[in-house]
Amino acid sequence: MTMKYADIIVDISHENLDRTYQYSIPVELAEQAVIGALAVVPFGKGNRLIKGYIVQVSNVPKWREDLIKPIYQIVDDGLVIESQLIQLAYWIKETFGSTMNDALKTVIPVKKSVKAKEKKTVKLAVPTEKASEHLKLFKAKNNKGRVRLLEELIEEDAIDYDVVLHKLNIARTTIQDLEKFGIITIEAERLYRNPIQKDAMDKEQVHLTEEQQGIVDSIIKEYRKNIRNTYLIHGVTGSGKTEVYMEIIADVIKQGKQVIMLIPEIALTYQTVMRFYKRFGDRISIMNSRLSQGERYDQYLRAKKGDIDIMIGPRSALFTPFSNLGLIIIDEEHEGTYKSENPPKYHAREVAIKRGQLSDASVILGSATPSLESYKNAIEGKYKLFTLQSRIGKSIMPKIWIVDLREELKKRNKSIFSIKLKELVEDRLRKNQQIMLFINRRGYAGFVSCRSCGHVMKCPHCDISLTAHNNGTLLCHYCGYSEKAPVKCPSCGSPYIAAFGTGTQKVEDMVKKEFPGARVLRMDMDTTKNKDSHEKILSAFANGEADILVGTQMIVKGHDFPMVTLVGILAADLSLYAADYRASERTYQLLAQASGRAGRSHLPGEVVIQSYQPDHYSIKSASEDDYLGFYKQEMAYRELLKYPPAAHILAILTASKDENKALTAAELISGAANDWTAKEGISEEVVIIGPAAASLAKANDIYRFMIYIKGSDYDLLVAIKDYLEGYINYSEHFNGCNVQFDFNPMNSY
DNA sequence: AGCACGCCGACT
DNA sequence: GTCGGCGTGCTC
Repeated sequence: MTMKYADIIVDISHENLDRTYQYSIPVELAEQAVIGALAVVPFGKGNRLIKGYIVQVSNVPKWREDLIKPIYQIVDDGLVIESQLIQLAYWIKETFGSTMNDALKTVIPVKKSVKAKEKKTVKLAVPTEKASEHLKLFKAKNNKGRVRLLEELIEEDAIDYDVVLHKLNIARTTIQDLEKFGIITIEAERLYRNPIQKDAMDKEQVHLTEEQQGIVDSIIKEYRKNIRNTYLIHGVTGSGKTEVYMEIIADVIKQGKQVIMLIPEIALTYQTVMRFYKRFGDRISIMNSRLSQGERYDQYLRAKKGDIDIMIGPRSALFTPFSNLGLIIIDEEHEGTYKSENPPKYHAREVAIKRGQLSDASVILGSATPSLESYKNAIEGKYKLFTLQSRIGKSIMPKIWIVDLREELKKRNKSIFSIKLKELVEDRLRKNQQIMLFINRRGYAGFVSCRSCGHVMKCPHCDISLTAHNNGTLLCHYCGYSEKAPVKCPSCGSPYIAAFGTGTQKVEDMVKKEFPGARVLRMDMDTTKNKDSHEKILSAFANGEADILVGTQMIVKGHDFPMVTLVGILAADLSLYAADYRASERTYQLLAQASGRAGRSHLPGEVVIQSYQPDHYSIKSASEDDYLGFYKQEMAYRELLKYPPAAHILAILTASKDENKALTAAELISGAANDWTAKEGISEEVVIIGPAAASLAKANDIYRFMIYIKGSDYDLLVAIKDYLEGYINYSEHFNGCNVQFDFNPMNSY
């Protein structure tokens, strides 16, 4: 048997040591030395024994073999949280195809950032007179370093540790000695910053509806019986999912367990946060992307020490080091932000379920418009499904109008507002009620459509919208198919066929022209660049400082606006033609959410959906609030074309500054994949598509090409990825070319 | 972080 | 000589 080696990350907090060291595994420890295990190893010249975690096992020595020391022993400490997180990292690496390094970095906070933010200061520990005596003594002995430091300290009385080290050029050992003598102290500033101040903690009185209580009861009942499960709560907007979460959370933490709750960043509004604060006080911690590294690390420590019970945050909150985790909640489970965009390209939903298994925790997924993946799992019994049918309180579902824009064109109405919408807007302005106008900007990637009949140019092979290129051709970004841009519509012959897209700015101008008296607010990428502008615009609107709010997808989430009684969706089908197989699903979600904004109080709401394709099933089912109907149609489509969740897709991206390199790399990969599947006799089970230029074919002067591999067996795709990874490492054609793998991608490339 | 090594001026 | 103070470099 060959010798086995373990990569070990040592348990000393210092940036110089923030890497792995390789040790050999003695035969008698072979069984215990697995990834995540806590090992004791001899370290440094004195071979002092220190602890470290095994993060990788291999049989290749990466170092001069005679210099590799053996592991001293393995500590059996299966419950230690680091061990679990490292196992999780390994699973992420295997499942989503990344390096172990990348996986570890996402799971465990970078140690060097800790160092940078841990503000240490050096102070005198004795009165100044006493210090002066010491100073004289050191001067007499000609201890230059000590003299320099003491002189400065008598002047300043507190100096930053880094300044002492680098500006004053004092050796660490000198500082340590003086500390040992008791002349100075080193104070580490470790005050835990709580990102949000707590207000009065009056406990919110909760009244659950029968529906809500039913869900709470059955989940709690199972939990108390020590049954761990994955649940999907399908609840329409306004049905009170948050109350359900809070009740279950309260019960879980009562049992001494901790809870992680994931929220899409955009929904992390002040309103939501305050509700949780009021209920749970400061046993809660909120993570968001605006926190500094220092604040993040504080949270990490607080969680580890057991000072908090609940962590709320975006997908990275999933790795909170709770040692007694009981429950993970993912709110708005269908959101694209749960899929990581850089390696490891993991999906928080899958990782949550895995962490649940490792930590013995249940998982609750919640959404008004569940992802097809989750709903499929729920129908197949892998998740337990609960439904919340009715809105709570006095609000009722809004009345929904669908307007056929082709008819408007026939009526010579070339404005972006249909007659119906104009009528209703004027009505609301008269009544002093508020209006939201929603522009569907997603998928504005230059698809080509006919303004007369709504026909959209699609790829004959992939059924994905073709994208217009400036050289007058249309391109499919899945398979590379291309054709010339048409001058007239192939379906109805109309000359009104062109690339589509309306900006928010343009819409705002038109609104102002059409309704001169109205006060208009705009919210999009441009107006929300500043730190709190997102929140500011929303609260200005909530305070009634404007009549009409114009914006993109970002206006449809989070806030409740009781005075909004009309929602206009200007071009509902824009997102239908994104060059992406998830286009219909996204459209349904956007429409459902947008209509959910109307009539959130006692005032009845109305929604106008303007579309060139009013008969499309995702628009129809959204207007009828018929999720199941949508699901069935969309699932049939995915089955037919073998898109997830009916099958799986492995997307491979090659990127290089050299266009040729990127293309050859893509061709080589596709060739290698073909050869390998043929050799293994599995070529029937997968479809290899491409290479094709990515839809963002050239980003920052880097050329990008895509290959897609479809197959119904996920493990098979992982096997292909493993093979290709080896192939890429082995071949020199991939120097200067970056290759990334993405399983079941959420966004198109 | 912790430890050793090598360099330097000062002192038994 | 050699000892204590100081700076640097390395840890599988």
